Amino acid sequence: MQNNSDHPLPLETLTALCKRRGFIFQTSEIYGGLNGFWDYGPLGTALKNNLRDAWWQDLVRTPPIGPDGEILDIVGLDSAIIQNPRVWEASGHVGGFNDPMCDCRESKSRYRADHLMVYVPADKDGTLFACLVGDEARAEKRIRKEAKADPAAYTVKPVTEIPVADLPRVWGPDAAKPGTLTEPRQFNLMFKTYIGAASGEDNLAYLRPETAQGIFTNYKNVLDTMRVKLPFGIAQVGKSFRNEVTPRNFIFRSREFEQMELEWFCHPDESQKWYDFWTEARLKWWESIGVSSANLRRRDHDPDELAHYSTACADVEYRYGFTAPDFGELEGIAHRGAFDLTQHQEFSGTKMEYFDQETNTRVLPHVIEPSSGLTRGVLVVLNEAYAEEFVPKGDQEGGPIQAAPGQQPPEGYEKRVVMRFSPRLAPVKAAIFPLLKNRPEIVAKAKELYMDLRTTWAVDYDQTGAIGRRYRRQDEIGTPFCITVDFDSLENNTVTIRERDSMKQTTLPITEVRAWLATHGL
RNA sequence: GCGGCCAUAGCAUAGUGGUAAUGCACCUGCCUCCCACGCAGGACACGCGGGUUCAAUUCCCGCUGGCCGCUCCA
Repeated sequence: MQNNSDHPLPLETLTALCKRRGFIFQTSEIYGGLNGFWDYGPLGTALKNNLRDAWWQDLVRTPPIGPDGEILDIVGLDSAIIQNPRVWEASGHVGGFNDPMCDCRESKSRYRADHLMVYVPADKDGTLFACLVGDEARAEKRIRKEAKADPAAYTVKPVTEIPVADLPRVWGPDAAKPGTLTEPRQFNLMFKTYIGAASGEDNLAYLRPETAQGIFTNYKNVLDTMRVKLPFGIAQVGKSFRNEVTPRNFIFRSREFEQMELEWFCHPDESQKWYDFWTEARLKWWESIGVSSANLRRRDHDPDELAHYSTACADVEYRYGFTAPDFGELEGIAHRGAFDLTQHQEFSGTKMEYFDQETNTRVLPHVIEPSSGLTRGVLVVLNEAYAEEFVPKGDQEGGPIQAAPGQQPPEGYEKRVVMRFSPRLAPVKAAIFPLLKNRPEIVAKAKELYMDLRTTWAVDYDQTGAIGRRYRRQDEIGTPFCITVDFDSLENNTVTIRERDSMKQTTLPITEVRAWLATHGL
């Protein structure tokens, strides 16, 4: 593959193609856009839907066989984006993740306000000295040196209790002079909204920051209605919203994104087994849809980077063009233990225990959560598919030669841009061309084939321009097959199928086109 | 949220204090028996708002958006 550590694909190349060919646009572009939000065009929508459907097919309808050869039971769900705000109190999203932060204009450091203590002098005009919790010695040393005063004469308060008017007199921990700290700011990562016509704290609600909680809150409903037995899974695909501080890197970190999440409920004694199983299975799945293993890896989280809810977590990482030679997150497989069910049991008062009728025991299931970004997946699939090649010009013999992005072709060759989507994910599965548009019989026959194939597959019809130009257009949107109706079609009822990657052509009877496509991944 | 750089057609670029050019792509017609490069024609742009000026796409300020670095990323 060319999208490797030696030749990472520049993001601008990909975003330009996405815009040029109708995959992804900046949202509300005619109004100047909006940072962190993206719109999916006709082809991007098709690609995203195909990826979503592949996930659903492979996880809900035909999940992998379990570690002991058993058939897994996974059901689907689609919960509301706006839920009772208590859900987010229970999940920990309201309380724990909106720490006020303070910036230092001079040192460019950022501090959690609750970690920043301030020494306040008795003197109303004196300098206030700030320090990090645990680093008081440094502040006291500075007080003796700069203010020539006894630190014991100062009162110590968190920065959040310092009046804004006094901030100019506060000397930051890493600054060379006072007055460089900004006012503590809330970084609330959940979008707020208000239910009903009147807005006020009483009807405050949040846009969900993850789809997972909708699964936990419906866990009892599923248990009571679906005759599922432990272990089992609930899967959901949907939009989530996070007010990211810095949306960056195209659709990689956006404020509105789409998740594909599975919550796997299992007996606590078996949770490690299932954690290992799902971590393996998910890595394999990304390979199965055409992501090269060289650009994928598993990374286990260090204990100190684990989120509040998880006891273990592994990421499936991909080598994006903008992270290369490093990797970035694509999917996280978290061992959430009993955290969520415990929280919701406590906050809602609803019993979340599972009653095992075979052993007559009650248990609070543990949860393994493979959570992947659908929109990140789209970025991975785009990045992985993009290729530039050198193709011999004119009548010269030879197939395409792999090239690096941006490289100029040698004499006698021209550049070809091709998106090598797997047929399963390709937005357009096949394009049907009449060889010439000024021959009504050929055009009629091509249209007839198009009308037939479109009842089964997403296919294009194109009669504009030279045939070579039409091939290249389809190459750039990743259509795996082009089917051309020519003069032989009129004589022998045959067509020519041209394959995107090899550019090779096969002639076969029209009656066999469907079977041919079916054996080539469609 | 901070700092630096940047913003011209669908994409990539050029250029100017007196409203703009090129390549590719796109549309129409003709030509054409399989890989973008046959002919003729055509449509499409100076991110938004203020200021300076007789006149601003150009200079200044603000905003929005983009890239890079820092920060953040439950």
